[in-house]
Amino acid sequence: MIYEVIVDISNGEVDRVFDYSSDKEFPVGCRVKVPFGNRVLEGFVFNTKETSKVKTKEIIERLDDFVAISPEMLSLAKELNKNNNLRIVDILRLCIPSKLRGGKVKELKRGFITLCMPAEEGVKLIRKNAQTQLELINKLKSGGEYESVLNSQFNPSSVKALIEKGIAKREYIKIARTPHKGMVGKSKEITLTAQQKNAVDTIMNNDGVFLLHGVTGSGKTEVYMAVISEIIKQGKTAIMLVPEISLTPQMLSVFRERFGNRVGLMHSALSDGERFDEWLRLLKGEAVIALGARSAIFAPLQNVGAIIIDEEHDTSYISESNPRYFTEDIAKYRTKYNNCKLILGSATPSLGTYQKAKDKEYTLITLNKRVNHREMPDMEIIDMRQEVRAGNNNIFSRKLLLELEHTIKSGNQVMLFINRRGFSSFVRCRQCGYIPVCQSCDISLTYHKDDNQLKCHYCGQQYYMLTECPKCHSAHLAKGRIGTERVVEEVQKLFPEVKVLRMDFDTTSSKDSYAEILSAFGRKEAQVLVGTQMIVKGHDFKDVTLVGVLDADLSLYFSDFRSNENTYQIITQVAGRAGREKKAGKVVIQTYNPHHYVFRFAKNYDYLGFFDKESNIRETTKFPPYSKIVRILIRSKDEEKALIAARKCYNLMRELKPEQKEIFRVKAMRAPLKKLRSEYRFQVVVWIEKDGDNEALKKLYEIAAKISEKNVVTFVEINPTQMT
DNA sequence: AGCACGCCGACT
DNA sequence: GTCGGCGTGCTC
Repeated sequence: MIYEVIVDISNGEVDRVFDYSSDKEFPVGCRVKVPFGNRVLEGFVFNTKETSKVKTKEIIERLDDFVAISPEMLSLAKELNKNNNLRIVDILRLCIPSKLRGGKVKELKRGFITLCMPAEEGVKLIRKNAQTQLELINKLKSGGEYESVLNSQFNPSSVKALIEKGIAKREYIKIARTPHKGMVGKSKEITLTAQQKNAVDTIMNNDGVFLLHGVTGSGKTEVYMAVISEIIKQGKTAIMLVPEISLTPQMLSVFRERFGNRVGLMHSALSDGERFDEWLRLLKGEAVIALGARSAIFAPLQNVGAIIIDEEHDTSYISESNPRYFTEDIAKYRTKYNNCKLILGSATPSLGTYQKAKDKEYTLITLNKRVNHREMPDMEIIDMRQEVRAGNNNIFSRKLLLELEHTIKSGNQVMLFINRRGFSSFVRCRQCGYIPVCQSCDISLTYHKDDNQLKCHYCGQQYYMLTECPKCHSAHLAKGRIGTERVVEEVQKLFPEVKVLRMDFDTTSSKDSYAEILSAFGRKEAQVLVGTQMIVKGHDFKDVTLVGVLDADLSLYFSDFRSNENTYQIITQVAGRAGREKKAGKVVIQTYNPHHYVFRFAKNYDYLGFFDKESNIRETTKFPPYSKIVRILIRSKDEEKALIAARKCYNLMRELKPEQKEIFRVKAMRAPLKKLRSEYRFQVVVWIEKDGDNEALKKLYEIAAKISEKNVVTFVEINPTQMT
């Protein structure tokens, strides 16, 4: 028998099947060891056939006693390779835990390390400066520990050193660990509200894609769990996706309490060993619910009955690094393959999703009542231009200051949110709030310091830097932004006795410090939490009664066609942090642009109003979802080469235009970051009609591949989020 | 991705 | 004379 094998090397040149022979039987999808050139590699059996046109080598051996990749995921890999230009092997790698690769795990056995002599004896045998080994011995004094745990807490080489010196020994124990197993409890059935029950019925009695549009606090999670409950009663499985940041211990415990060990966790915070165990439980059907972030869409489940994507609009569902995929696309593929249900849930759905619901492509289910009957917190929009005019140059408006004082005195907690993201800077008139935008795209212009110009990142149009505001003729043009440190300082100055916590990318370099800061705030160790984007999601603090957004309009000015949409989502989400349980909340939004429709609709929690307005604008300006924007990035250390390639690419795209009618606009320019890591960068941006099939896109990939040559790299991106 | 083959500069 | 630089070409 001839086996077509994908070798485990991520390189475009070898991302295809290689023929191997064997007289043994290997199931399609299993992992094998094969000779390749003069080395031995791991690979995936992709297909079988009778004969081969080339001379073949023999498969050495089979690697696991299970089949790692299901036929479903094999065909998904094929599909993504064909349509999205992704490498087959990159997709297959996403389907298995990393621990499996490199022959690290061959059996379901865990190495268990124990000391084989008294600790004092052992200490004598190690070098004096071997600090890690000393700590290891001390740790092991109180009993053995799994090798994987020790490896992650200390380091693998120190563990190995102890074994080699004969101080400790390794035994293999056959056991699968369940993370958070303490949380397994009795399944509490909660009585659903009429709206929730109706939502569950609609989902269970229909097929296809559902949009569950539910306001914050409307109990979407209960609906998800009720649906999953029904699905597993039918003997099927379910995939539950949440944004990376919402996968908190609270979230896990809710699912564990309800479904016990039928939940398999797929989460980046798990150790490699834990991840492998959970994966295997899902593969073997011991766990039937995969709960996790983005990558859990690749869960090794069969007979999937429902896929749920919570907070559907969240950007963490779009992968930013190498295999760049859209989780929703993969969810749709699996939904179709399994003929099951796909539920998209959000309080602020993305425009494209809501449009599809309006067009009856998705079934729309609305939850507009909050479970606790509490009103959404009162939101107040503060005009910061008025503050400037009134002589208040403080970062806090007079109103926010008043509310701060009031809240701090009452002993409740405050969250101050700085709406900062990315590095691009824009220009704003301090007097009237005017922001320069591109004449043809209506996107905020980005200020480029090096040539003192304003540029549009979508069409490349350049403008002279303004010397005065064209509206009010003030020369008060600001390019600056405020940072978290400034805010903390300011609060400290005003309320010296109050404890303040700060959370941003600087303070949360490690994964743990993020959770640490939040839990400290939860324990009320500080009364004020100042932070960026990351304080917005998921966490409920029952004593937070005031939320202040300091620079609400900032996110409006990112050079991104989604900036209005993102701002609406952020405002709505931040507002949801105030007054969660018994206490009423207050939200103060500070902006230089108080009459912008985003704030008008957000203030009234009027998603539909916002949707109509925003989608109208997208339609007239032809931005997604009313088109598809494809960006081809061309980079090279040789500026001349990059420029020539970019020109060639541009010309080929222009030539393609008459033949591919769905292409309606082609632009070429330097990339916003024109030089990065000593490479010169150019980009060609192509607009494609939204109804266009994949034909044009395929042609673009072909051209991009053709352009790339020695020392010139091309990279294609669809609807890029932040262009750099 | 690796690793071998292959053609030009400074060394025991 | 050779050891070794890393350019390019192949892997069933």
